[in-house]
Amino acid sequence: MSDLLARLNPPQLQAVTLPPVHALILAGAGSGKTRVLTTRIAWLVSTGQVSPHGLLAVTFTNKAAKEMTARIAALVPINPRGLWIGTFHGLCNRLLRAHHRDAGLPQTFQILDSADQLAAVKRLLKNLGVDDEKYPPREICHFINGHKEQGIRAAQAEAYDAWTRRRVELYAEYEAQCNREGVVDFAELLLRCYELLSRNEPLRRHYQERFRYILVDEFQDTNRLQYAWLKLLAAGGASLFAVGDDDQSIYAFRGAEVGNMREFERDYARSNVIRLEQNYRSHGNILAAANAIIKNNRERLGKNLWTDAGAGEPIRAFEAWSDLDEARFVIDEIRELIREGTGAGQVAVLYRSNAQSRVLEHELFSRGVPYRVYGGLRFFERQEVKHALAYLRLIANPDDDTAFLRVVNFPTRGIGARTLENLQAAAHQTRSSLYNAAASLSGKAGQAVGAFVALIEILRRETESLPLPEVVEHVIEKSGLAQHYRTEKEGQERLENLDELINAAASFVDDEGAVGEGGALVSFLTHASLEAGEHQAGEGQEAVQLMSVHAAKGLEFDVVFITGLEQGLFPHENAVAEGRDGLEEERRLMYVAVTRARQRLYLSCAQTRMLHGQTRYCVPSGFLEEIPAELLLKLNRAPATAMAPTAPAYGASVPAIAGGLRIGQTVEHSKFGLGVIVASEGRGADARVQVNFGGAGMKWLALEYAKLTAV
DNA sequence: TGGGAGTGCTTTTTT
DNA sequence: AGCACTCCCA
Repeated sequence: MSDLLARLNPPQLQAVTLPPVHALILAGAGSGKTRVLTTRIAWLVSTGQVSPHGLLAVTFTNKAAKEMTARIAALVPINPRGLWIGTFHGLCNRLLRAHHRDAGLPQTFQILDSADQLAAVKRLLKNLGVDDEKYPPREICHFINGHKEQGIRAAQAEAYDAWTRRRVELYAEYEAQCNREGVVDFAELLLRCYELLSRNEPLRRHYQERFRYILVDEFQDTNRLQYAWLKLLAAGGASLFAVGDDDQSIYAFRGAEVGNMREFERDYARSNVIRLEQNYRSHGNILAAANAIIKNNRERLGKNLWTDAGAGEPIRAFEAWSDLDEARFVIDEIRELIREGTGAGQVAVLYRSNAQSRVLEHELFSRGVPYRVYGGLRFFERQEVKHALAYLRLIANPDDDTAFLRVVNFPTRGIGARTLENLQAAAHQTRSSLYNAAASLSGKAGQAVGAFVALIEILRRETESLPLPEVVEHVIEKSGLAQHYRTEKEGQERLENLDELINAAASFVDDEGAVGEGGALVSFLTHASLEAGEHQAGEGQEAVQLMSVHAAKGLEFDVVFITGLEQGLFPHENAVAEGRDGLEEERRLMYVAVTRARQRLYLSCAQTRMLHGQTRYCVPSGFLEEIPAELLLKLNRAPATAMAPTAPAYGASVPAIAGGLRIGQTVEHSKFGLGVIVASEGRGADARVQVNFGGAGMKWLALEYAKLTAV
């Protein structure tokens, strides 16, 4: 036990050994956040203050949940299976499966991922004959999810204009459709679980009394509903222990509310706020740069990282002529580093947007440096995998219309759009699922659909008593999917992925062992929806790691390159156009990027860059100027100095348009608000500029008439 | 039914 | 530029 606490610093020790109170742990980057969480759990259990049964630990990603479980298991001899450690969605799913009747759900309810949800909304709009120009499916999804995340049902949604009234109606129709089909989207998992607990007093009391200690990781990423869910569970006197870093809040765009931290501090943890400010990751110069950047943000709880590791190397800054030149520089440096003995896996190249990876990949590939890119399509999102899962979903729940439509004619069975329209009309009339309505269809088309339904029935019967991996294999084969891909010329890789799906089922059975409510198949389908596959980088891969800054959160590398540090790109122009909050989120993103580096940090920008098929002239990011010059080592290559002997200031080569404006400049317009100049044509009085106003869109404006003020 | 041409969009992303 | 999506024709 003393071992457990031996290597903690004073604030860490204080946090770990807090009595059962509410507490907010402000954990800076690299300050041992996970360590504090896991050690606290281990300490609580090993000192007998709580049984593992009485703990609830919540994370955002499956990876974090797994890591936490593994680390706790290494600290105390308990069976990690008995611990309630998981993601918000995973835990809500668990509660809803256990109490599906009280929650008004079929035991085998299926989970829609974002793509499934979009498909479901598209289908709904089509069935209702809604104009999808005026009501774009994506926007409707966003509207629905936004309301659910605020805890608002269609019946309570406010609407002050016709457009929104219609959207609320569509939200209500969507709710009805999901209920009819027995499916639940991601936001619904949380909202349904919240409602279950708040309406069902005995159940709520049961869980409130059971969970004495509730611990939350990455608290800055919680949305309103998640926070409400936590408060509800903790309302019976449990201790709520929230760990987070407001400076690393980079997910406001998808509903995270940093304000939850301030609110939590005010309402719960006023006297128990602990700051973890000692950083064990980065050298001093890197931290100094990070601190200098983040201190420009106004909305902060306040925190200053320090280290006793020494200043380390200066931060290397490079201004390239073009994106290609930048890529060459990065790869030259990487080759040199590898030659000197740095492992390729210890080098990360970060960028603001995934499109930037292309040039870098090309250069890495042509110079034979091993690399791995994160951020592509994930395993369970591949079309062939989704098709196979759709067959499995129909076996588990025939009312799942999304799954039905996905594979009713794949592989092709001569069931055309016309037939499906008739089928949907029939289903709509009888308010039943497509599967049930299939019997009512007559004629040749009816036969084809009938054959499909018969196929599903046969598959269900044949797989009834098979172990899960064999179920998957059988379905892939007998559905015709395997045959279809065998004849397709690009099908080899898809076949391999289908084999991989069988393997995934096998290892799922091995890992999970215990079969949840509703049987192995339902558990596996849930797993597939909730855990779309490896997206974040793993340890120990001997390849240079390429990823967006967002994807790098939580990771660390010896050497980090932050590329594309240009106005309009990083900070991104859309964010800048949103105003101060947008810019502050970009700055937090920059802070996250910088704090990924242990020993060496490179910052680079390019003067020209291909973007959307056009060459753009770029101004270096304002974030570069926020770093004290004495921390920087400017690496300009020979041609640069030769052509500009007086050491050019950043951005000197970007042509000025007129009136001190240049591309990348943030401007304000009386009607459109804030925007960023992205292109120009003409000179002097004739000059026109293209400005991205974010929400107000992209506009061409004549400088002579438009009143633009440089900001 | 499937492919080819035309159109429009394009930040970040977990569950 | 590159990709996803739609539409139309053979």
